Amino acid sequence: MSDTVRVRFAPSPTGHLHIGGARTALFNWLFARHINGAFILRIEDTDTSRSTDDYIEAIIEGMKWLNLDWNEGPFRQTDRFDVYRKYVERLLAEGKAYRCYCTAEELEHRRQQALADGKTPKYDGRCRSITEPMPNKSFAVRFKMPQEGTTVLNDMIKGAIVFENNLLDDMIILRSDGTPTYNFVVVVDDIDMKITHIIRGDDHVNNTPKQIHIYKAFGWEPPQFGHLPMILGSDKSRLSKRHGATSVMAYKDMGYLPDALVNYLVRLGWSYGDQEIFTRQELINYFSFDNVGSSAAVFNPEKLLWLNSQYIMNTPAEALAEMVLPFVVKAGFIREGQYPNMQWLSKAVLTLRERSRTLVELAQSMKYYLVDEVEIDQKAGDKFLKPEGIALLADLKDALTGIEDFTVPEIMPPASVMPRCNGQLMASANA
RNA sequence: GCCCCCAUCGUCUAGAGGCCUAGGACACCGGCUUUUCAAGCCGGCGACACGAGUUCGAAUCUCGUUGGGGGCGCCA
Repeated sequence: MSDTVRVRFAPSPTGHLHIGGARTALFNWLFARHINGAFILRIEDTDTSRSTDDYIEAIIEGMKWLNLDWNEGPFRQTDRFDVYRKYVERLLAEGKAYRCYCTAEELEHRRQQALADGKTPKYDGRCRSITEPMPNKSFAVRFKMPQEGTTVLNDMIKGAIVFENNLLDDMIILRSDGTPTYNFVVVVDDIDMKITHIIRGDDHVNNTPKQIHIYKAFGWEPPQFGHLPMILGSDKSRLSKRHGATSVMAYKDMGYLPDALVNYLVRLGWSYGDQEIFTRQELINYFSFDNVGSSAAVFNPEKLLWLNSQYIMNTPAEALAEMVLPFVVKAGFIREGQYPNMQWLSKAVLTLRERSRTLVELAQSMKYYLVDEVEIDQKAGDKFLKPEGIALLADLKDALTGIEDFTVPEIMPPASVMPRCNGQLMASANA
């Protein structure tokens, strides 16, 4: 393993693993696997009021389903509060941070006021001048941001981005309840875990200069940054439930294969010439940030559906039979525990696989193999179930009764002696 | 309001100054094949946001405009 490259995926457990997060995780994972580095999973749960253990489980479940394995972790930031506190103390002692006695209400009021006045909301630094701790008063700790000069972010994807330091806020690094905030812990952890490349969403670009100053305050060398463009909904607004399912596991339930989702996601922002379908190994071999674009992408469920159908068609029937089984059970066509012979099921799958775009569709189409009563498609029935067609079917039934090994070679002889057109017969049989 | 980012078919994208009368994929529309449905094959529709530069030459470089996105929390 390379001892140089270490990347991480750091979701906050305030929701399920969603499409955007999954793509961020995927790019980190691909980069690590490509270069033989380490991929670390870290749970950013410093917002104790919104984080839940259930969501941590859900995120891990999503990662596992997508087959994105990690080398270290999952680490939880709530396990590391004492570490962060030490670093806060250090900044306080060195005069690089200060206690702020403004209340959350005051701050919120000022912020709204500034927004209403059309001004940039920014902390005015009024507590900077308080040098002696005020006893019996609760406080938050703020970081003293430099107010002059510029900060340059050399982004792996976006190139050089320059920020004016006087626009940077003295951000809170420790809340009045004693818990640290994101922009602070992310830096401490990334240093602590020796992260070399931070690959994350575009929405973090504006946080980066602030974080760079924290690195500098501690005398640490900032890692490389790469900011991935966002994934948008069909109306080009931020992807949300309005645009359909956003949770990764919802796609599992809808009968998508994890490899198909991965393949779809990777092509949102990354490309390799004209190639559309990749094996995992190809993805790992080919992946590079040189081929990552910098503009946002619209999530297109139709293309994902097409990719899924391609994956289903190319999955061996035996494997597909295993995959579809839970969906068949869920549809109620077979009972749990009363599983059919898997070899037989594979044969059934083989006949249906190329007309199914999802496992749900596949399971649905297997109904007539598994359930006694038969529903006839209206259109096909009208077309073929005419008296002569029915007569043919009756003949066929007689011919077929008694055949034990129901395979193509066994069926064809009796079927082909049927007078007139075979095609109509087959069509009738299908209907 | 301020800051940052982005800009090729409806969508995902190829394109690193001449290989571009702009290529591929999804979707859509035709045809072939299959007497169903699919799959497959062939074809069609369809884009360099706009305006100035730089250059012999620009989708590609620069600036501006417009449009879109993101950020401005004791959220992450």
